[in-house]
Amino acid sequence: MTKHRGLAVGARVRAPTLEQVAVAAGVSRATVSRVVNGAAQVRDDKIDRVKNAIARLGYVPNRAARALVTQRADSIALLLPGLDLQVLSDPLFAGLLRGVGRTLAATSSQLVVLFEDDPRRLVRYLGGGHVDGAIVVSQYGDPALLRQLARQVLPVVFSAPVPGCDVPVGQVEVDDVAAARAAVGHLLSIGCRRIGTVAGRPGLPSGQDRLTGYREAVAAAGLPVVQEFGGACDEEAERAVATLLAEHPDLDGLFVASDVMARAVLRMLAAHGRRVPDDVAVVVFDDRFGATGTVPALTAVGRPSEALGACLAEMLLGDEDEILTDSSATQSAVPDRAAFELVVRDST
Amino acid sequence: MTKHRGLAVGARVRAPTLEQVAVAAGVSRATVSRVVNGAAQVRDDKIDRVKNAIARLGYVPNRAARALVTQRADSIALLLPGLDLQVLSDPLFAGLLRGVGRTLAATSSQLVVLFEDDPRRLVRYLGGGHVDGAIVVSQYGDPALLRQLARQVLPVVFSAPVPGCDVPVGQVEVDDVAAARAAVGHLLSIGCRRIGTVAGRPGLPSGQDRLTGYREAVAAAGLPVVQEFGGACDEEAERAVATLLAEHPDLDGLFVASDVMARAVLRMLAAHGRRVPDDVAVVVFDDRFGATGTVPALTAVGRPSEALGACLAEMLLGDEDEILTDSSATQSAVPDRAAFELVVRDST
DNA sequence: TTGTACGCGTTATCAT
DNA sequence: ATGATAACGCGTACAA
Repeated sequence: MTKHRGLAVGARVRAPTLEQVAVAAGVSRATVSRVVNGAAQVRDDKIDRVKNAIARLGYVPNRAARALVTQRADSIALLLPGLDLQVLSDPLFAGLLRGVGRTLAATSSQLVVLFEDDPRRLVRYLGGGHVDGAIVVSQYGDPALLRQLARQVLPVVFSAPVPGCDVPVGQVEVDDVAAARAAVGHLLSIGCRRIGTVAGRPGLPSGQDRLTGYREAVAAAGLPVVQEFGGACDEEAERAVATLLAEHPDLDGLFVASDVMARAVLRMLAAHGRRVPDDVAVVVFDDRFGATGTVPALTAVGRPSEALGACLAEMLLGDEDEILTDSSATQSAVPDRAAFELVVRDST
Repeated sequence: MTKHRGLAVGARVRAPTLEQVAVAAGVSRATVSRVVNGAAQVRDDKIDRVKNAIARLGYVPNRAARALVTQRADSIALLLPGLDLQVLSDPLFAGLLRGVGRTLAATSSQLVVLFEDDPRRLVRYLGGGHVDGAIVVSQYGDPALLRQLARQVLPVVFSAPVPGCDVPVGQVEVDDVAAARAAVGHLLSIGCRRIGTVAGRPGLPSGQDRLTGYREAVAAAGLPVVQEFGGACDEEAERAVATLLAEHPDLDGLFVASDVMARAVLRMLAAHGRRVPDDVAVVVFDDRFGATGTVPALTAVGRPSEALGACLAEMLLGDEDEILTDSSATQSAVPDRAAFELVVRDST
C-alpha cells in the first residue's frame, strides 16, 4: 500500500522536486532536467536511473517554476468574456472548442477555458504568466471589454472582428455574405421563385452581411427583395413572418438570418397553414438546433466552427514563434476549409 | 498615443516587474509588494507613489512567480475528463459551472476549465502548480481515470461518487432515492394508479437508487412494482416500453430513470396509441431537454445542479484552509438547498 | 557527457 | 515603516 493522502493533507505534502529526483538517482539536477525535456546528450544508463527515480517518486515538473525561467507557460486560454452561460449549448462554441482542442492536442500546450466576465480578473489572469496567449470568443462579447483585451501584453486572437478596435489584432472572419448567397442559391436550385428573408436586428454587422448576401442572390436571379426584420425575440420573428405572408401570399422560400428565430418562424408558418417544405422551403443561418431540435429538421448554413477553432489556434501558435511580423496591421484569416457549411435537411 | 504592440511583438516585450515599479516609484521591491497585497504598514504618500507607478507601467503581478514562493496558484480547475463535448449542452453541467463560478467569484481564486481527456496531460497540468485544487465532473467520466485523479497530490473533489475508489476523496452525493420517491409521489398525486418505471442499466449506483426510490414509493401507496430495464440506448428503452405496455395495458403513469431515454419512450408511447399525459403521465429523471427539447415538454426531477456546484467549490475551498481534518475517510456532502428539483411541465 | 552557478519575479524573514 | 536578502523550482550558459 503506497502512501495515500487525505483531503487536507494534500495541500501540505509538497510535491517532489527535480532536486529530490537528482538525489534519488545519484546525478545532478541538470541531468534530470535534460532527461525530463527530450533527453539530449545523456548516457543511457543514467537515463534509466533517472526515469526510474521519476516514476518511483511520482515526479511531475513544476510548470510555474518552469514558466518563470522559460517565459512560457505552455498553455493558452480560451476566453468566454462577458456572457451568460447559454453559449454552452451553442454548436458554434462546441465546434470551436473542438477545433482548438484538436489543434492544441498536437502540441505541448494545454488549453484552459475561462468563463469569466470580470474584466479585472481577466486581465490579472492573462498578465499573470499562466498562459502564453488567448483566444477570445468574441461573437457575443461586450465590445468595450473586447477592445480592452486587445490591448493586452499577450498574443490575442479573436473569433470574430472586434468592432471599433484601434489596435492591430488577429481575428478570423467568416464570409457571411457568401454564406447567405449560398443559402439563397440553394432555395433557387430547388425551384423557389418568391424568396423572402427574415433578417436579424438591424445594426449587427454579421446580420447586415447576411442581408447583403440575400439581396445579391435574389437580384442576380432577377427576383424581388422580400425582406422583414425579425430581431432577436420570438414575437418580432412572428410578426415578421405574418407581415411577409400578408404582403406576399405566394412566398415559397424563406431565408431566416438567425437560428434563434427558427422555431418562431416554423410556428407562424404552420399557424398560417403553410406546410414546410411543400409550400414554403426554409433555410436558416447557423445550426443551433441541429438535426433533432425542430420539426421538420432545418436546412442550415452553419459557420465552419471546428475549422474556425483550428484556424484561431494556428494563428496564435504561429504568432508565438515568429520574432516579428508585420505587426502594424490587423491580421485577418479565413478558416482553411469551407468558409461555411450547408447542411440540407427536411425543411427544403 | 500610448505604445501599442503588434501581434508577435507581444511575446517579446516583457511585462513590467515589481522591480521596475520599485525603481519608478523610488522605493524598494518589498514596499511595492506590500502595496500590491493589501497594503499593511506603508505610509500613505508612498502608497500613492507606488499605485501611480503601477498604473503608469500597467503592472500586473506575475502569478507564476508568486505561486512559486507562496505555494498557492490562486486558481482552481474544473475538470471534464474523458468525455466528448456533448456535455456542453447538458443543463447539469451548465448549472454546476454557474454554481462553482459564483462561489469562486467571491474569492480571489480564478476558475479554469479543462476539457481534456488525455490522462497524462491532465496529471501534468494538475501537478504543475498552476492550480490549487480540482473539481472533477465525474458523472460521465471513465472510472479508471477518475480513480487516478483521486490519487493526485492535490485536493480533488468529485461531483458524483467514484466507483471503486480506494482512497478517501471529497464527493457530493445527490439523494437520488428521495428524488425518485418524489417523482413517483407526483404521479400519485395526479391520480395515477398503475405506475411503471423504465430503469437505467442495472449496476449503475445512481440508477439503483432511483429504482429503490420508485419501489419505496409504489409500495407505500400499496401499488405493484412494474419495472423494466431500459439501458442507455434508444432500442433498449423502446423494448422496455413495449414490454411494459404489453404486460400492463392499464399503465397510466411512467417514471423514466434517465432523460436520455425520454425521446425513445415518448416515441414508443405514441406508436402504441397512448397519449401523453392523457393516457400515460410521464416523469423523467434529469432535465437535459428542458422545456423545449421534447413534445410534450417533460415533467422532470433534475439534480440541483447549481447548488451542487456551489457545494463542490465550498468543499474544495474549505479543504485548502484546514490543516488536517479526518483525512482517512471519504468526505461526502449533500448540496445545501433542495436535494433535487421537480419541474412540472406538460407530460403529467 | 556531466556538474556548477546564475537568474526568472515574487514573497517572507530579518534587520534597521 | 522600510530595505536588504534568502528562498521557491527550474532551465541553461559555461566550465570541467
